[in-house]
Amino acid sequence: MSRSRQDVIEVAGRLFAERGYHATSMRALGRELGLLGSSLYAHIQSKEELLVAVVEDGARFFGAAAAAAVGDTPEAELKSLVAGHLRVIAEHPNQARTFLAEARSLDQALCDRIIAARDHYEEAFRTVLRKGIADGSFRVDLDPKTGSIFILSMLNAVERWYHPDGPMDQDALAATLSDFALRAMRR
Amino acid sequence: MSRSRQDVIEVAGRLFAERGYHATSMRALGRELGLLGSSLYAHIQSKEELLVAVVEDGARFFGAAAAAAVGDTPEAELKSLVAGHLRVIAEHPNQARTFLAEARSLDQALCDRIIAARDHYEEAFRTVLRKGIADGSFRVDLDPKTGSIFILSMLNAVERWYHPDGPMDQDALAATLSDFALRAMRR
DNA sequence: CCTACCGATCGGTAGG
DNA sequence: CCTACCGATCGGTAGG
Repeated sequence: MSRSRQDVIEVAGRLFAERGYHATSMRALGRELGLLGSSLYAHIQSKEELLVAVVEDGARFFGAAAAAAVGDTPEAELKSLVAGHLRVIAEHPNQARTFLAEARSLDQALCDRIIAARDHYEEAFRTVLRKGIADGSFRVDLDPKTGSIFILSMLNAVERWYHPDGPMDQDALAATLSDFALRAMRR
Repeated sequence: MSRSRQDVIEVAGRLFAERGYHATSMRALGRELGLLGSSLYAHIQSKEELLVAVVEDGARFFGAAAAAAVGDTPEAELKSLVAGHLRVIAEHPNQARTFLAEARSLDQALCDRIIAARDHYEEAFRTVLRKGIADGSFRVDLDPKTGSIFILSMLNAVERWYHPDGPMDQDALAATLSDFALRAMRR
């Protein structure tokens, strides 16, 4: 049963998300794929390369979600951003979680790039808050930077408590969270 | 320069918070204290015992903060809970961060106890939200469980972005965050 | 992708 | 608290 590089990255993402990067050994990763730890090096050059691949997948998914967000009004656009974020978490939980939690396990230069990617993503939220302040729909006395951090804090925590098979489906969560944020932002 | 058990736990908390439990070796911890890794075992029995001690400190600090929160109204009590949480983060950042982030590095039984402690803390937030719903100050259409998760998500993320020497001091952050939460909760 | 390793490092111990 | 270790495991390599 031959494995592709993509298979390796996929399973690595799952283990990094479940146990963390440092707690995942190459032998454990190999076992999960039905091969030896040393055999993984036919597909990759180093363990860190795996983390980079998973984290960059996460960065791409969030980046694409931000770029795809649309709305006629700042309120609608913020709702779209929130829904997009939750979709990434639902569809790519391992990459999302690793992107959000394991950057510090990368060396300085790579870690900086991830932080830059997260900042770029956060900028989409800041921008929509700024638009809402400018057009009078959002209040003036909360700066967009702080507001976007609050909203992203709630979004980023979702993967730690939310179970899609619970009482709230994904759309209901998106609506509840957007509503919470919008009530706090409206003037 | 002799070191006490408390010194060891203190510095371990700092390294666990900075690098994570698995990324902290006993030799690195010893170096930080001016001794060899093996010498640490004069003060402790195992590495995991250190994590338990740090995490339990965190649990105690948050538990005490919840117990100390007071307020004439649900609004005031929620503000007090928020301020207390931020005080714990400010005064005991390493224990707070390790308590919030490194529970999964503990074995099952200990991890369960930490999750129970976190749930007990969260219960203080659920209770005040329930009181506010009961007395008509908070809205009925957001259940206390979800509301408390949203508020705690914002609080728990604080240590990842907030710098007390920045433009917002601790009281300003408490006021801003409480205000955000209360606007979202009021009916 | 396996066999057979490598040096480094891990948490931890015995004895002083 | 150090010296001198232990077995286990780590990420990784050479050669097939």
